[in-house]
Amino acid sequence: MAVTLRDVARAADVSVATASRALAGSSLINHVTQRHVVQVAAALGYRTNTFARALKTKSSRLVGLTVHNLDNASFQVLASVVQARVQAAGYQVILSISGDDAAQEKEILRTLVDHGVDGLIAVPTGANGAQLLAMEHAEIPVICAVRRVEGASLESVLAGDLDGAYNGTRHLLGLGHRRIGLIVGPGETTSGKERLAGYRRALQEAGLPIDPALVQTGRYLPATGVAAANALLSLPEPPTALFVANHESSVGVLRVIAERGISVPQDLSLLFYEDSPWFEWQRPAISVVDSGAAEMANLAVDRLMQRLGGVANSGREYRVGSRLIERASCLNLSNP
Amino acid sequence: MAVTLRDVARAADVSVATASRALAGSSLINHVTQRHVVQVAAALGYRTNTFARALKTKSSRLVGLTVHNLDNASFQVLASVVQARVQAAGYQVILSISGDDAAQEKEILRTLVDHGVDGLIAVPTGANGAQLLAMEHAEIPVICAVRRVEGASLESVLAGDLDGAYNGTRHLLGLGHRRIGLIVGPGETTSGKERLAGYRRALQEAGLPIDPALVQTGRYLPATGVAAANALLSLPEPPTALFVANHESSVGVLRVIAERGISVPQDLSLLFYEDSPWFEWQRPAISVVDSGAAEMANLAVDRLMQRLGGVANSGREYRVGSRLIERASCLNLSNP
DNA sequence: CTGTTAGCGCTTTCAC
DNA sequence: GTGAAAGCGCTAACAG
Repeated sequence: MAVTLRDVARAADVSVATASRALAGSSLINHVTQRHVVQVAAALGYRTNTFARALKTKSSRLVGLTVHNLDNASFQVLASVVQARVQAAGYQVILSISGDDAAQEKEILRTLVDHGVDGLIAVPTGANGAQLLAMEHAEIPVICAVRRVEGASLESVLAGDLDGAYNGTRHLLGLGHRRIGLIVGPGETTSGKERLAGYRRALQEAGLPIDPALVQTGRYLPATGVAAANALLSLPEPPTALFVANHESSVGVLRVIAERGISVPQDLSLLFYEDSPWFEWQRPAISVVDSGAAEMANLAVDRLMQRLGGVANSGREYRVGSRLIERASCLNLSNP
Repeated sequence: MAVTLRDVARAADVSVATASRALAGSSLINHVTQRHVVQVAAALGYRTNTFARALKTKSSRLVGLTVHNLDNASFQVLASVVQARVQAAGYQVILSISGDDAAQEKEILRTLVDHGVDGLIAVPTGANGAQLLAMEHAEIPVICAVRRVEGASLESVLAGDLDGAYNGTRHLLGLGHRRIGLIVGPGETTSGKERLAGYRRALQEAGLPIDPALVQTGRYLPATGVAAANALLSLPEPPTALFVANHESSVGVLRVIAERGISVPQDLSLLFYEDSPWFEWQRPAISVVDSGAAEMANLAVDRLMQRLGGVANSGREYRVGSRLIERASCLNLSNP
């Protein structure tokens, strides 16, 4: 059997309570006693029993993290960053993958609560707002990341998608492009909606008409990129630039371009969304609107730690600004 | 406060002990009572308190998972598969990222034990064998995945790297290639060592000399691919095929090829190692030796579940055979 | 500042 | 079959 607090107390010749206080770093304790107990505990190799503590305090030092998958670069970054930061703060993360499925998410949340997570960082499906709110009610802070839950007053850390798409489009516009193809996610998703809106706004501000044929909407899949790029490039008057604001479809777009023997940026300019190591290493290196996954992750952890420290739910939405990273895939039409 | 076993017992008009037995599905209990209790519990929305249970039983229904990072495709797959399977079996996974750092791993293992994980699937750094063995001693089954710990009798699920590299090289040989460049990981790593051995064996069996200039060793990084590919392609008599058995360096190789304007497979054949969605979508689609990350993950979970079910440590090493996936990046020199 | 004490909610002997 | 009761190891009043 492992060494318990009792053993430490006995060895240090104090009561269990004192030992507990010493180890917890309570303020009401003699410094000398404290040092002594800590020393004895270390010598004995004492490790506090997390179950007993949790049973008493209702705090597990566990933090839940749910993401849709680990294929998406942003979610990978989110998982890595959250794991590292949370661990550094003395917590552990329970990772769950929802598959963007509401039913699975429901079950996951339930289990996470069973395991007494102290807090949760979630990329929500959007369908389980009530349950998430119930967690908040049960004093378990919830921070939404990347996606938000409509109508629930949960703290959310989101990307600046509207501005990102707006700035990306303006970049292309500034380079002299007038026909800009957009490949974007479904209109039901926040990011799909916002990125489309950003694109439109930039075009409208430039006094350009919005040609519906230039906008391709589709699921977050490589195949979407294939279909969309083919459709766009087969247009009677094809675009001079493609703004691929649907990250998962990027790889499909790349394939179509290779298959058609199109050279970038001479024949076609390319601007992607959400950076990935692959984009930088591609030749030509691909310019992107970086949505700041690492920054979102960090901010989400910051918020969670605040909340864990007793700060009340602000119900507020935080936005991490996107950033344009110019590489070599966009041609300047103005001064060739 | 949540509803406890006591509440259920009271509502069902039985003792706490009976309620516990009913919910645990104990054999010595009246079927009728059992059904009744289960019903009442469900009606009350009872959820068993995992801390109290764990305090009593020493079992947390938590499984630890440590990987080096989440950038590597194999580790992503490992994490996804383990998470899904373990969850389906009624456990949760605590994810930890070691950064392939021995000190960090040490701390992680300690914390995982503190949290009372029932088992562990680890991609070990190789340096903490004693600690891992201590976990086994403490009845916590440990399954090593992808990497092994030298000299520790831990169950390990590994890739068939020697055979994989051997078969990959033979494939190229069969296509008529005689000068095959190899880009591989450091000789200190098991996979680096084994893949090199497989390459050599295939060459030797074919009665071909091993030209040291054709073998490029380096760390698992994109930059390795850049340096190695440049070195190989600048040779007076450059190779006709590149076998990139250092996954992380693949992207660097791709870049060099694009920069040099080399066309694949006409000018150069390409064979990569460890599949990634990117390889399939690349044009030409890249042939790979797939090391079977998903299969390793599944096997590791299978083994862990067995062990959790009481099966003793076999101390055995399991190998998942690699598989050659032919796509379009290797030219047949024999009948052009 | 320190010790005594009462549980947290559950499982599990041990009687009946 | 079922119930009573004894803790698992810890924290947090409450006294002193």
